[in-house]
Amino acid sequence: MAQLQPVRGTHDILPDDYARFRHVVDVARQAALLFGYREMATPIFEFTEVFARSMGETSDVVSKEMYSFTDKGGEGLTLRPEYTAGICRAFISNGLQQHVPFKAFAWGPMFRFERPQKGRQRQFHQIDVEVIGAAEPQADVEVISVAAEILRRLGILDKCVLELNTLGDPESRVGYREALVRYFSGHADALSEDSRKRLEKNPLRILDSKDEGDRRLVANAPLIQDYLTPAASDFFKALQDGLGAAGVPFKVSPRLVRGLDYYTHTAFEFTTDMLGAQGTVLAGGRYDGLIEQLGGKPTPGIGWAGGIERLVLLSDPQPVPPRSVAIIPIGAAAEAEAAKLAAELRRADVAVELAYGGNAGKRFKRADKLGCFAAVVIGDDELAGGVVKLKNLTSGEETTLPRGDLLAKLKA
RNA sequence: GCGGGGGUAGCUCAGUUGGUUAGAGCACCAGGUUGUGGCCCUGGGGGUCGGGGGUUCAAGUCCCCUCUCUCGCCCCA
Repeated sequence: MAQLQPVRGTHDILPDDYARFRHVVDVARQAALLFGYREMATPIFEFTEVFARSMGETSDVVSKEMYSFTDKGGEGLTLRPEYTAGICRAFISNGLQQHVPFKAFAWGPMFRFERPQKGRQRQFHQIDVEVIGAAEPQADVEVISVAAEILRRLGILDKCVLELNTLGDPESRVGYREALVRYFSGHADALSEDSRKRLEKNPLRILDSKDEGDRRLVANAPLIQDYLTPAASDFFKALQDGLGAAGVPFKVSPRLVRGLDYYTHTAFEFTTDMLGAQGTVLAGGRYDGLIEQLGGKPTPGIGWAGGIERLVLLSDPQPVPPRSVAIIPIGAAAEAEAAKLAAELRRADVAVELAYGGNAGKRFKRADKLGCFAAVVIGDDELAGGVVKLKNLTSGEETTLPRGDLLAKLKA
């Protein structure tokens, strides 16, 4: 630590930025509430197995990106790299199977040891929506609709494209995986080095490789659609019909895959071309096997997470200056009266700026800088007359009115 | 983890082939105005030139290491 800096990949969120951050969370919460989702939170750290067992030991996140440590009691713990695993754990821990479908909205910090870039930090924040205990494609439609509504309210839906795919049920996936391995093995010498590794670990990932050579091979690779069981195929059809009915535009992307092991059936991503390599703004899918993997009874689930920092980068800055009124006392006697008046106004929900000191000139300057819409001046003359002077800081117009009329005037 | 490009005041930046006390604009503070803001004028405070080491009579400037931001890969929200 050469200087007093935040840890690499972490950032302070100062008031101006926090207002935008907060706006994203508020809009998301409000929209989720409209669909019947209820806000909750889980701990920021969990036993390491919660993530290892759900996301897959071989996934990149688990194998090399987690902030894991042993606590003083000898427990192996991990700072959460995502929200889904923790919410599923909470579902099991609290016996929530009697409340299905369980619909949750959550947000908070996540931690991943990655190389930082714009829109990618080691501590980052996500909004998250989950439905646990619903096997119907209507749940998928709803969950995606919530996401679209949030993006619409943030004014960034038209900057994004919804890409949709199905990974099929486990039965479909086994057959498809075999077909892919067979196909790519036949062209192994033409594959990139990265993709040769993926062939063993996660052949599906080859499908979204950015390597030119890989892409040429992928173009002729088998499609998941041809390996879907009738049930999986019907499910995907129902999802698309449902989205159409809900008025959510989408694009089927046969090469869209997921990096985490727990996904089945639906996979989707809202992506943008405005954030460079960090084009995924909000993504998720169905995870019917996850609860069981964590030790619960077989329970289907679906959900998504959205990166708050990325959403903030896409949304237009909209400074919402607090419209407050400045009280400006002149003279010692007025100080006490100003404090009293400030308390009264604040109790009545009027935002008040009361400087700690300085003469009238200083205080007016400060009121102006803070964007106050009006100033209330109290001096010896006003005290004697039981009045206050109200100055409109936009027009400069001044009026004198009885102290008792001030609240009503300000509220008008 | 791999490859490329940057770090000079709170912010945006200038700084010549190495050369003496490192500058500007904005912001901040003070005064002009101890009962009136915005505009203007005058003055002021602020810099380990990201950090460390090296070359040199002399380093913001050249070399090495390191930290960090950034673009791409990987991965993902």
